[in-house]
Amino acid sequence: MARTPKIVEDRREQIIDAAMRAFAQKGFSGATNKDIAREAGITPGLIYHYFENKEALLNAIIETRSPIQVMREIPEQMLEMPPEILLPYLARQVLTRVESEQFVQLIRVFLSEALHNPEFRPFGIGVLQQALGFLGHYLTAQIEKGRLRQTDASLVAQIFIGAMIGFVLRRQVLGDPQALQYSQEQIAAAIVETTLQGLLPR
Amino acid sequence: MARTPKIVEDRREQIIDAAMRAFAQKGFSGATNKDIAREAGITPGLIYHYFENKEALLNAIIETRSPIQVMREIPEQMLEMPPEILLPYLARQVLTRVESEQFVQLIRVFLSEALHNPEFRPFGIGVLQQALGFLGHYLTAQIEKGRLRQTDASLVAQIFIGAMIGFVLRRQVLGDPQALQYSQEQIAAAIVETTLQGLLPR
Amino acid sequence: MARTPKIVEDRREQIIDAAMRAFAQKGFSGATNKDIAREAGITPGLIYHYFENKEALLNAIIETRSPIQVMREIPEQMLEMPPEILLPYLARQVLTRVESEQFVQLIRVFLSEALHNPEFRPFGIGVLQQALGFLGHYLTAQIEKGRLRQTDASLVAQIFIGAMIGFVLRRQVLGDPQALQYSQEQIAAAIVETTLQGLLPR
Amino acid sequence: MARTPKIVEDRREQIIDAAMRAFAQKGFSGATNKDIAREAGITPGLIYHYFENKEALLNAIIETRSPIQVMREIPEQMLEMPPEILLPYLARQVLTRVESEQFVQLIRVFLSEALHNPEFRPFGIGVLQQALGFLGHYLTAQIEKGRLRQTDASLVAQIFIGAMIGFVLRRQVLGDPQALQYSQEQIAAAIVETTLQGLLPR
DNA sequence: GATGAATGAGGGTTCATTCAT
DNA sequence: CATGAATGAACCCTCATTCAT
Repeated sequence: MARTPKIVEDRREQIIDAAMRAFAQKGFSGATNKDIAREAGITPGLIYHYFENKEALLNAIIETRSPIQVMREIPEQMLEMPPEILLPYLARQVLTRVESEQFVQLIRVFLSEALHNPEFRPFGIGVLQQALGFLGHYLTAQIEKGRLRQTDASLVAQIFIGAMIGFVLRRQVLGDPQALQYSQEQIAAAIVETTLQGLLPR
Repeated sequence: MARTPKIVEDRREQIIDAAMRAFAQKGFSGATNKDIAREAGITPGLIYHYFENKEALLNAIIETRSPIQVMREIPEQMLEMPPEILLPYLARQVLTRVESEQFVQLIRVFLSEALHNPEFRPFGIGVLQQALGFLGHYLTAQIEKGRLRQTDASLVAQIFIGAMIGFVLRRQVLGDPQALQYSQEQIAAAIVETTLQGLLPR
Repeated sequence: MARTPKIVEDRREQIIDAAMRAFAQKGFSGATNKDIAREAGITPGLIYHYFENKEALLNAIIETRSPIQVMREIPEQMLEMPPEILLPYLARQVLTRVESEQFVQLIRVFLSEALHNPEFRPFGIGVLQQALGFLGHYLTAQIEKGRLRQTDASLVAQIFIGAMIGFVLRRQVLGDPQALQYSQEQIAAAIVETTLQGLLPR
Repeated sequence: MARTPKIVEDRREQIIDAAMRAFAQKGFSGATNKDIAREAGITPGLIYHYFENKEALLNAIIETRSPIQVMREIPEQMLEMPPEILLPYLARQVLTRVESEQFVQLIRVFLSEALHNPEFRPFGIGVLQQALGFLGHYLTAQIEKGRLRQTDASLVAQIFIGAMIGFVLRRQVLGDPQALQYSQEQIAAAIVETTLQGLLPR
């Protein structure tokens, strides 16, 4: 009746978004086509006009909604900036991006599937690899510049990103209040400070 | 017919274990009662003699298989030990425990459900809280002793545990080769060193 | 867009032909409107401009493609010809006609439907009746002329046509290699010879 | 409520029979699982306890209901009997068998499927081959004995069986009144007489 | 005329759950 | 206790049909 809520620019995108919401909420097998259709404001049959089946819809989500660049828009010259400046900035950037509604939905959908279907894992690995690669590269450069101690840059990058994963997981998946009490800035700052300064007194 | 079930001491436990394996592999909705029964070496109907329904079985897993103590068997006097000694030991202990087959199965089952059902989240939060509480307590004591810098012990504990979460997730859920290339010892050592020494040159 | 359909003289006919091909191949319920549309080089919606529904399309096939005359173009004077001459000629004529691609398609569509829907049967009965009537008429005349034994002309006609049905069914429906090894001429000749001479030695 | 109409000796057989009736009446794709279940007095879900899917049910029909021997129970010594005696007997035997309710159902199911699915055709070809082989064998023997003219025994067998196919098809599939007016004895007698004596006057 | 997006009814199939044995 | 046949609700998917463009 009260149809056409917003000009149907692209049904396909609309269905993908609806499916992402439905899958994020109930999981792939938990969400029914009716759920998706309701979410998209269409009838279930129409889904099959645009997608071969439910699984194709899941693939479409992973393929079209996965971030091509987790750490994009980072100007070249930033690589020259000292870690005390760049790392907090990066951490905040990434946290903001990763904790956006879209990304969190994607995490839920992805994680849920990756847990039981190895086929999807490469996507997650790839996204992490990108971030790790960039950070490792930067850290290596800074170590060479003498601005950082001689350490295994790759391992440090993994610890840095790992700490963020821990927070995001606890905040966005578990809803852990202890993790939610901090702002993204506080978390970014704490991670940077801890990894930069270390815990031992100087 | 004349089977000789390995001393059916407790059918209930046997079913729970079977369900944990099945859920870990296929997810709660993906695993059928037939799967569980096959895994347990019984017939589907029998499940309902011990559990009201499939969901009760899931609850039983979470409730009976969740670790009461993540960091148990740690003698009181350890709190006195310096972080350079205790932290690596703790990290290794936890990693070994968490990456055991049983625990990984539990993680998969729990994570999969927690993603879509807030009801389960407290269990995960609780387990983490325990670890975080213990570590925070220790760090606070060490800070007071002057063995560690003045920092927010709780935040540091979250970063420390978070880094471990990152590794475990990437290793046991994503199967990320970059994370799998290290031994538990290496990971524990790297996390401890990074957080203790910091990255900045002294 | 700028297609040049081979002079769409009659879309209706074009669709009927397409439907006949589709039904012959997949059966009435097996063939979808999309199949038919593809076969006709149009879109499914257009079918409904020419036919009320799928069933009407089936009826149109049976009604417009059924042969009005199975044994047409047979000059009156042929009735005077002796059976040794006329019967082989007739048999060849009918076989050629019946085993044409169009007719075989029609057989498949018709048979498939007649099996489950008595409504269609009269068409098949009618076509057979025509052939049987003509043949019986001829045989009766020849019997009266003393060129054939005194027998039940109608029954003999049924046996004669029946033998042909047997071959056509085995060749065109079953694809029986044993039946396919013969040429139409051989089959016609064999049927005529057997029915004319009989098997008993003279 | 008023269940257990007749002791469920073998559910599987019962379902196959129900499916055969349903498929014979409405065709494989035309008959729904509900139809089959109703016919069998069970619920649709139970079908899948005994058969993997609808197609497996169809295969089961063809495989378990196909006649192993169309012309069985024919004593060896019969091969010695003269054609005037044996052929009418055989023809009646076969007609009786083939026009039994069960066999007619099988024909309908088989024909309907064989029309659109080459996979099934070997079954029909095989059954025919058997009959043709037996008859050809017998005719050859009789020709050698000098009881029959020198002719192609195989072709004659095909004509003989073909004539019967024609009648059965017209009677049991088309319901042609002209074919139904005869008794099986009359048909058998007519076919035998025509093929034995021939039409030409002696 | 022609398109193809959209609907909705229904079909095949799965599976948690029940229960007679 | 234990089995597994049986049920029924719901799910994914297909497709004839409609209709705005």
